Amino acid sequence: MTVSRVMRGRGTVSERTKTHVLSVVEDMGYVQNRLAGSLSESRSNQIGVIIPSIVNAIFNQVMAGIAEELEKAGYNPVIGVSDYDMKREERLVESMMAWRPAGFILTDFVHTERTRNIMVNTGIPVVEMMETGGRPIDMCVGFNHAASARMMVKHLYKKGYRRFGYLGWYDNDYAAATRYRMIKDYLAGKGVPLVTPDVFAGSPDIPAGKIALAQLLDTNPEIDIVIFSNDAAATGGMMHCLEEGIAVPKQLALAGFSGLRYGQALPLPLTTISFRRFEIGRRAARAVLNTLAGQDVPRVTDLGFDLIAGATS
Amino acid sequence: MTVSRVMRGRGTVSERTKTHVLSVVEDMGYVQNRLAGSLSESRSNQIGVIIPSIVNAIFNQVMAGIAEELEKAGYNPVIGVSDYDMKREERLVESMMAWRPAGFILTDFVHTERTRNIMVNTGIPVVEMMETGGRPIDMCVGFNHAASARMMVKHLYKKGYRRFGYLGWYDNDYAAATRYRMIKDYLAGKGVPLVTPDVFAGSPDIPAGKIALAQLLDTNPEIDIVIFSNDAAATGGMMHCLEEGIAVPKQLALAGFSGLRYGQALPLPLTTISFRRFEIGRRAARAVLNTLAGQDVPRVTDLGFDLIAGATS
DNA sequence: CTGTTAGCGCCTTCAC
DNA sequence: GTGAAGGCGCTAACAG
Repeated sequence: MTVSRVMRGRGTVSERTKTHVLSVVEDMGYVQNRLAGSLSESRSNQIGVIIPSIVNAIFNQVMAGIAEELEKAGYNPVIGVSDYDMKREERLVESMMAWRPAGFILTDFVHTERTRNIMVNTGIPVVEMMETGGRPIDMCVGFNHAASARMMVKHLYKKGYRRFGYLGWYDNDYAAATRYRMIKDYLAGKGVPLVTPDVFAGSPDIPAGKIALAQLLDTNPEIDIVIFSNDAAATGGMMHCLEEGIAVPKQLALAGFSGLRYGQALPLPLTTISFRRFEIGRRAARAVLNTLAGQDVPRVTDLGFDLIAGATS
Repeated sequence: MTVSRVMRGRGTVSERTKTHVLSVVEDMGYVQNRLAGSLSESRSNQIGVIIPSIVNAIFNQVMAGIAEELEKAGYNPVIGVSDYDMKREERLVESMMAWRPAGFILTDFVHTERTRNIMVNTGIPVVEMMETGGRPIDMCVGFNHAASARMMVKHLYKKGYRRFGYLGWYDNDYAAATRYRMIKDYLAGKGVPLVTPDVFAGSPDIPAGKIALAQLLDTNPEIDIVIFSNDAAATGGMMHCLEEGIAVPKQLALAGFSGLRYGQALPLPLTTISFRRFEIGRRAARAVLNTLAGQDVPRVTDLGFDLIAGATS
């Protein structure tokens, strides 16, 4: 019991015993057993975090924000990767729940019924991050994807583009699907056609974008602007143009989404939507922590986005 | 006890009680408490994994390999990010140890004395991944960095390049530092100069590579080949050349390291060293799992590397 | 096939 | 300022 008090810096222990305890601890390489501690206190310092992809630069940066903020408060993230699969997410949530995390951070609003039930029943703080255009289980932090897509397509329409192509990877990426729908509807309202190949599987990375653009132009040479569902794919598109000598934006304009740094390091800075990836992570973490600390946290935290006009359109 | 048996599928329970238990479990949304389980069994199904960076694409892919393999065996990775800081790694190791993981996966061979002690004393399986050119605490999986750097510089030297530049980010990245040293020594042996600015801080990403190359050429216009410490930075270098109209490889040749897919999607495929990132993760995980299963695992697993000749040199 | 006992290592509570 | 008792939820081992 005295050791426990020393290790946690709680309660009163004489200076003499304290130093003695610490020296013995050092000598024998004793490390507290948090399994027993958490079991006894019936609470842990772990926060479950579920992201859809680990290879995606966006979620890396969001994760970095989460990790930083949790660490400051003495909490640890336990990370699960759902691969954009609701069923997989459910399994992850279940297995994480067995470790009695103090809170949860999920991505987007789309979950299985069971996942939702678990979250509601356990009553621990839950943040759904990235999207704000929906009803959160508990809290959400992010920005409005539909509004961002609308701003982009409106911007491009006003610049005079009328032959749109869209290259999207949003098989189970609901936020991306939302953005696509917004763009499609906006253009439909203007009577402007939008050429979209079937949704792509796999990761929307640079090589994928390069190949996809080549194929799209092969069958639809009339297109004068292509919107990609993210910056990585758009960068791949740019590579295709550089390789084939296609003049950007004169002959073909390009637009991405997410505002990654490397999109701005292209020979022409990419037209894109930028949002506060790192800050979303930090705020999501803080929302959980503040709730645990008994503070009132707003259900919705909208961090907004910016249109980067770029030079590729 | 009967419930425990049903939940774990161990021991013998009648079909009748089994279905009954399961239905009640479903009804009340019961989730096992692994804290208590692991405490009781005094072993857990968690494997501590420490990587130096989460934003780096290489470690993403290594992590993906680890996660895949662990999951198949019913184990979970608990991830810590050291930021290339030994002291931070030590703190992560300590706090992870408190959760009594069944095994550990670290990166590279450079750790604090205390980290090493903890690993040795607890006696759980430990894999150091990425590098094989050294003495592992327990086991290691990866490839020989020095040999890979030697192959690259030899290849470039034989192609006739004689005015070398090197742009490296290896502040605390010991594997990268090893590669740099190899290159420097090789060229020194040939009496060929190597221009290297001070080591850069920050991430070796695409924008960083672009800026660094611009600066290097500014002060050293005579250089005809630049080796970057990774593909991301080399890609940034390529961006600079595209933007400035520098003819690659005629006027300036470029080489990277790691063999990322997007380096091969550039207008000219990048000259680089490729290694089995995903496989390193899988094998590291399997080394831990096999050791836990009581099998004999070789101390060193060398997965090799390949020189990709590319078109940028 | 099912139940009982004891204990994993810690922390809360209460004595001293 | 320190220690003893009891319990967190589970499982190994044994009893029936």
